[in-house]
Amino acid sequence: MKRVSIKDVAREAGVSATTVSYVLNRNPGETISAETTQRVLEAVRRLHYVPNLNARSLSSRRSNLIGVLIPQTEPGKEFMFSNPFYGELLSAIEYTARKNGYHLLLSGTQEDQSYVNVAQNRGVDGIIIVGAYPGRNLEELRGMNVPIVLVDSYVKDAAFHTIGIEDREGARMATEYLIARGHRDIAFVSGSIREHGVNSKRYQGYCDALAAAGIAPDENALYSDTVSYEYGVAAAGEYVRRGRKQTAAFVTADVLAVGLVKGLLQRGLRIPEDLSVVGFDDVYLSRICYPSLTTVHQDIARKGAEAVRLIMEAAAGAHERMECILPLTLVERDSVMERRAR
Amino acid sequence: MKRVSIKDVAREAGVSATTVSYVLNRNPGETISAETTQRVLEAVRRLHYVPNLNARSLSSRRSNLIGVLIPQTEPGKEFMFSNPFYGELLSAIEYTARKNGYHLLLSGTQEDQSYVNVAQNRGVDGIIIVGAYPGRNLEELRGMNVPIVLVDSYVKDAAFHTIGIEDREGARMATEYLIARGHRDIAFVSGSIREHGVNSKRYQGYCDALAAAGIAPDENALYSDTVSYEYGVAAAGEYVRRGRKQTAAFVTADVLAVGLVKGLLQRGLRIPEDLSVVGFDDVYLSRICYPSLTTVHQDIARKGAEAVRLIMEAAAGAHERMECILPLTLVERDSVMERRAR
DNA sequence: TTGAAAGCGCTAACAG
DNA sequence: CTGTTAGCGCTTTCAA
Repeated sequence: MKRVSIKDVAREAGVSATTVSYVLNRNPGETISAETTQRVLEAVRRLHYVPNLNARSLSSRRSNLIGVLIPQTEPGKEFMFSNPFYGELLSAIEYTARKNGYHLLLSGTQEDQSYVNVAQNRGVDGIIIVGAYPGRNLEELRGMNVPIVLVDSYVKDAAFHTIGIEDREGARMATEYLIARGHRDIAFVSGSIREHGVNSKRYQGYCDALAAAGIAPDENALYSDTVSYEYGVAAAGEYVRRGRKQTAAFVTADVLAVGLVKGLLQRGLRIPEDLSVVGFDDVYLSRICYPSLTTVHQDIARKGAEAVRLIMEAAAGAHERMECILPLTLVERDSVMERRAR
Repeated sequence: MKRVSIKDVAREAGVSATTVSYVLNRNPGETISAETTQRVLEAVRRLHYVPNLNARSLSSRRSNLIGVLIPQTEPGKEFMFSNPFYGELLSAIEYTARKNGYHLLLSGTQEDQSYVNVAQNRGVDGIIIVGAYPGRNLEELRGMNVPIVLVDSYVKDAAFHTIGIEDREGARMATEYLIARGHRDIAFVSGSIREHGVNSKRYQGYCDALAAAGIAPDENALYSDTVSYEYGVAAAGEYVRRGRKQTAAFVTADVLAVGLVKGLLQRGLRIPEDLSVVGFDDVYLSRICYPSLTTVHQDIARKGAEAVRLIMEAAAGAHERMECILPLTLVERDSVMERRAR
């Protein structure tokens, strides 16, 4: 079964391959007679012709492909979706891309793996990278001449467009919310706090709120390891071990928060009676879990859509660096309560 | 900034492009002198040469690309990840593919959209389709000469390899488990029950177990709509409205089960005291939720890995139809209890 | 052991 | 309005 090519269509329609190409791509300015168009379209249909996008990409230097890189958060961990946030984001990206005629080339990446190849290899029109830290890999990308969008990264580099959220402000908001409800000992639970990472911003926001209320940050209220349900559970143990000094916790990811809650529940504590918890992301999960999570909401669907939009705009010629910061809101659910004596 | 091509490398190394290609692909049988190999490799490094896989695919008819299609479960719903199962599966597929030198072309699909184009377009080496129903779209695929793996589909067609689980048996197991704990009025909660769909198999398994225990299936114990958290919540309302006749429920997806539990909790009922619940899939979520879900476990990571393996084997020449049925086990957690009078 | 030449399927000037 | 001519970057006979 031979694949039917543009030539076959041309022959069938009695025109040249070029004409077929023109009809199919309909560039503004080019003008093909209605009658020829008709004939070509019919031939296409009759032959079930489907253009080979690889070939097109080869000669036209555009592939309608967007590369999406989701870094392996945990080295050694196989799965990128230990945090549902990635799934939801990817979902949004895919949807928007498809609606705009793009396909997605998906790849996880180990930390040690070059980002470039994946992309260069296939001649993608743009790359969306989620949660990148500065480093050698990003350095390599700098030289490439495809638009690159960094999602949730504080790498400031003229070579990259970015899209993020008001991390610091969101964290401040959450912490302030807790303070307003009478809490003064507030835990900060997060993944690793790396420079230029979102967590360090969120930690700042947390400190901002404490400072505004005249509360000194307490080393002992810090719980930081990896963003995972498991660590959440572990943090619960740690919390108990450290003597349960805090009456509330600001947790920088919903998965983590859910783990924490679960760990506490397993130890016979009650939420929010024994510990008020505010999460971050407003992932699907935070509505699902019990008790449902009061959390900092971000518009994940929009984030994905904007990422794709940025790529498209950049590909269309806009060449100044673009930055897009999405707002955050706090959604109240069932995991926080007014502080009272214990 | 011009992309460096194989010719540049050839020039740099003082050999022909052919030789470079040989060195890079190292086909068994071909033999290039160690010295030349050395020179070429060095040139590659110096020039940061990255092969263009599109071009390679064009001339060699293999792309190292696997297309993954995840159907839009709900028409109109944008996101494919309303069920975390898809995310986990995709994750497993991506990981295995990457380890074997393949990239993933990801696409959601509306029901009305042709599956073929997406794939044909890019000359993928194989296609993995999750949860396909028989229909026109599959018909179209039949003609293609790339290996196709259907995941969780009961379409029996010599043209497709399949990978699935013992749906009927799993459902029987779950229901039997409930019966063994004294339950006789057992609800069946699922997405739409379509012919040749997994849910119809699971319904059969459910009936098998009832029959074995001499229990007549009850129309009134059937809750069926869409696989989503939301419908789970809705089903809880419906359950109450219908008079809470059942003391247990077998739910064909964990997300659904979690929704059901949540809906019940919101209405002041207790799990498992008021209703025992068994889920299906053993998605991450089922450990996370409260109470954690007793559920039918399937090895999602393995499922993804097998799907990729099937593609690779088929691409390597194995041409008889392959089928892979994965076993199921029941994991006991906290959502089921012995029946007692109410 | 290596290279020349043809061609994969398509698009992009440039003519006509 | 349409066709001719060159490639895009790579692999693949076939010769040398």
